[in-house]
Amino acid sequence: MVKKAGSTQRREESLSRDRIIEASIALLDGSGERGLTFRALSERLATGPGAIYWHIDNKSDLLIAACDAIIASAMNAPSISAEPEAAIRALALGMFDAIDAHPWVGSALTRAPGQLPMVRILERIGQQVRALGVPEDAQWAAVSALLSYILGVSGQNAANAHIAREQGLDRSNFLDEVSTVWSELDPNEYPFTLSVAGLLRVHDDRVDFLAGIHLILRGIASAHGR
Amino acid sequence: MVKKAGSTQRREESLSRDRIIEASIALLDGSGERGLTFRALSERLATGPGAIYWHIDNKSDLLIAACDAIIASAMNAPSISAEPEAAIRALALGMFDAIDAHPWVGSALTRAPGQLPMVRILERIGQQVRALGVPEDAQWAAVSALLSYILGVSGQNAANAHIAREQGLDRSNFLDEVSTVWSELDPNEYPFTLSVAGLLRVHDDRVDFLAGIHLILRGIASAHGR
DNA sequence: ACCTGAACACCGTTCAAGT
DNA sequence: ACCTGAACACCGTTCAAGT
Repeated sequence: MVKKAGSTQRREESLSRDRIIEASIALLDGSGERGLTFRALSERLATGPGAIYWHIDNKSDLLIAACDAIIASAMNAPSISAEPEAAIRALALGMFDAIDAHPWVGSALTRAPGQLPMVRILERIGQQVRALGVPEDAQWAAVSALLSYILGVSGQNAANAHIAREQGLDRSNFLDEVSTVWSELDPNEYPFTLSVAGLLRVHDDRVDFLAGIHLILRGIASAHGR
Repeated sequence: MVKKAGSTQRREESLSRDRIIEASIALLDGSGERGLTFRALSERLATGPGAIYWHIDNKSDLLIAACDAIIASAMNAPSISAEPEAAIRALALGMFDAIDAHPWVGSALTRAPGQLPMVRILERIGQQVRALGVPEDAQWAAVSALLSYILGVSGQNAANAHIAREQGLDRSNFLDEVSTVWSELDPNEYPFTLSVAGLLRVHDDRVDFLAGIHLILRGIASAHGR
């Protein structure tokens, strides 16, 4: 478990990018995005804030690296299924669960377009869309629709978790509150919202998420071949 | 440029929630999310930071209110088309264009789940999904898929604009850079990403966005009736 | 009722100085 | 090469005091 040296062994490993990222994830998991500060980080690592800058460029770099660690492990789970639609569903669920466990990943992901974490997801989806037999010139549209949808849901989940934490509620209490507000809207102006206010209390995010994936896959299938 | 009085008429209106929101939008449009600070705001309004707190609760409240002003005007444009699919496309494009003009709206929206700005969008989509003849118990899935997708794209656009601004590039220079990085990825690990790297330079976000909407609408149609 | 502006408790980041 | 920690230039928010 030792990592660096200089002389011989020491109780704690010396500072390193990996150790910083690990500590960042712990902080983010423990207290959300607001929990990641250079002061908290340097305290946890028993060093000064300046030391961290020797290993990372800035806070944004740090957040992307932490995000990538989570995404990489979610995306590296080998897909059991050989059937592309099932593989896409599994992959999407893997993302959903990773973000459910680490809500801050949802917003970190959104803030790093084109960066490694997103490329990992893009690639996995892309390979399955190819396997699906989607013609080459339609692959990008299919993949980016799936990706945008996944990012959209991720961002919402992150925001829900963030607000719930801020208000000291758990997720279902928070949805209860939203549901109550919705059910008091003007029925002439907001008939649809009113009609789904009750659903908010009982719905299952994960099921809804899969339903959306299903809809997009169905659209892809109907657009090409069968 | 004088501001305050106490007696009769005055050149400028006195401070108000609306004036604060208006100034916030100007700040956000001009310098992005980082541009909205209570100091910049109070300078622009020729007052002290404390005065602003008389009219708004906190920064999050302010951001949601600014976001809502943009969304409200985008959603209040009456839809020309009576055909529900076309209306949904028009509505989605309205969102796309609003966020293109005010990129910060994309991330503000994501951070306010269940709040008024999102309810406005939800409602408009919901009414059209109903008009589409989707059975009642499938409406929520259809609407939330569309909404999540729109939010996902919005968030990405906001992030692209944010990063481009941060690096002093325009949007196409930024995409060029991403495209270059992607085209240097390992072909064994990232074959799909590599194959679409070139597309990034020439693609049209708006067209891609519509293609995604089209795919979801197609999925909805194929799932119900025809 | 509404505004002022100093003060508080934070931030991310830098940088001379140490080892 | 790597770490220290004080200092800088900011933040959002509060609150006594004013009108």
